[in-house]
Amino acid sequence: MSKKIYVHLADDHQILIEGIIAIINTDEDIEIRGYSLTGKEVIDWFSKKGNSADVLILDITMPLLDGFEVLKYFNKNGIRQKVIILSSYDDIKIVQEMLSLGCSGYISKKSAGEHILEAIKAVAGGEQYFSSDIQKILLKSFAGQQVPAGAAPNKFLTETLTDRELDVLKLITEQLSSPEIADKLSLGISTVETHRKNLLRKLKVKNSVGLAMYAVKNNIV
Amino acid sequence: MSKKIYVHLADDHQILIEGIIAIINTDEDIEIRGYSLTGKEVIDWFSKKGNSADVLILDITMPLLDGFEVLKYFNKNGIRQKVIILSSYDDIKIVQEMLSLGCSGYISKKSAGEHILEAIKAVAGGEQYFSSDIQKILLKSFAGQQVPAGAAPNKFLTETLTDRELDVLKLITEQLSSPEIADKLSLGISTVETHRKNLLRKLKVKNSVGLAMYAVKNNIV
DNA sequence: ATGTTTCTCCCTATAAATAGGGAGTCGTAA
DNA sequence: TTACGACTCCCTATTTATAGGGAGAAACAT
Repeated sequence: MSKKIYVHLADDHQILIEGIIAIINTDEDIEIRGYSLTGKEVIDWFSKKGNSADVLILDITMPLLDGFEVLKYFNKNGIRQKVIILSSYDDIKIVQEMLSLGCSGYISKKSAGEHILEAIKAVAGGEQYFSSDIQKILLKSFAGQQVPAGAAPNKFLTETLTDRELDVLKLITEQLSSPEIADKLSLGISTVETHRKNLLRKLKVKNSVGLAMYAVKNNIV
Repeated sequence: MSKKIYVHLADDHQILIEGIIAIINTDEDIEIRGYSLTGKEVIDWFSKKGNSADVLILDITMPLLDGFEVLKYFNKNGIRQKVIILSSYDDIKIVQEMLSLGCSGYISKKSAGEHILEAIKAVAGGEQYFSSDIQKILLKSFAGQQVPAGAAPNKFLTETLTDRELDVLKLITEQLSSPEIADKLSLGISTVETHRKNLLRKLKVKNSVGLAMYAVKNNIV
């Protein structure tokens, strides 16, 4: 009856891939069109002529390139791909960042399998889909944003990190000191310390340990 | 032909559970006997009269009680349950800790689904099973342990942390400084710094960030 | 063209962390 | 009883990190 929906899967856990394939195969309207185990594979697959999918189901944690980078790549290259994030992270910052990068859905790995099918159909039909736990988080974040009347907060995200800040943050998690980071990135020590200060402020943490914890929780490392 | 192997699954990601069920259902020799979404459910299930399984497939990251705690509970109560750890962690310290807690197998979520079936059969037959990437890690750790002839290293784990050191480590991950930790634990600052020094030495990390990363990876926080 | 962000670097100062060392108490296990 | 580990605290010294501030150059968008 309805046209088939083509799906591409991306997750570094092959067991999960196989499981989702098994779940999707129970639905006649949806068909798998390949899968990828790393972010780089995703980009390679979509770059190859003839390869396409109505919906990409994308994990965040992946080697080589993570989910963030994949979406950034799509945006940078003008690729309008419908993407559902499938993640175990329910951090509001991550969900918001993914939304700002243009994903059409976000479902938690805690969800039941049928929700994947629902999500695929909704997103393929041009709607958005969020699993119930993600919906709660989003609602809570909106509720918490009780802005004083008159203010005009037009940014959806909390402050985003710049590329350079991410470079520094990654090296911090590798236990490098500021002088060492400066050396590695060929920067002045002052510059690295400036990035550190901005990271502390943006992420609202107290010290380098807080930065590391943030990086781990948000899978930047 | 052969007797059926009964399996219980434990993972907080329902999608993964459903996927593994689908994979296992392709094998006639293996049958699922229930699943759990938290560590507490696992313990409750095995405590209930009549419930048993030849093999428990156990995730590490779970709410309420994690995989470590489940194994500790089994050991404390004299329950000899064959357990296969199914985890996305490939940290040698975690693998070793799980082994020391008596698990019979350890497979990475990166593995292919057929390896789960192999693992279940091997472990049910009294053998051990490790997926190839875990095998590599174990071999490397053994190779690194080139102990001078004559030495008698009878501990399997790397140096263990004392209670006090764990107290300090936890507070470090909460972004407290040494003076703040000293205040919270009613200790002298010197004492806290001594614990810090010993932590850095024992865990072979460079700085507080390394301590935090260790704590996260090993589920201390 | 003008504003905004990013990236770069500098200054001053204080607080904290790291790196060595030593040393005393207390309990427990050999 | 003695030895060992855990826990406590102190000393000296150097290196990093944190906390303010400012400021110029380049890229980008409105």
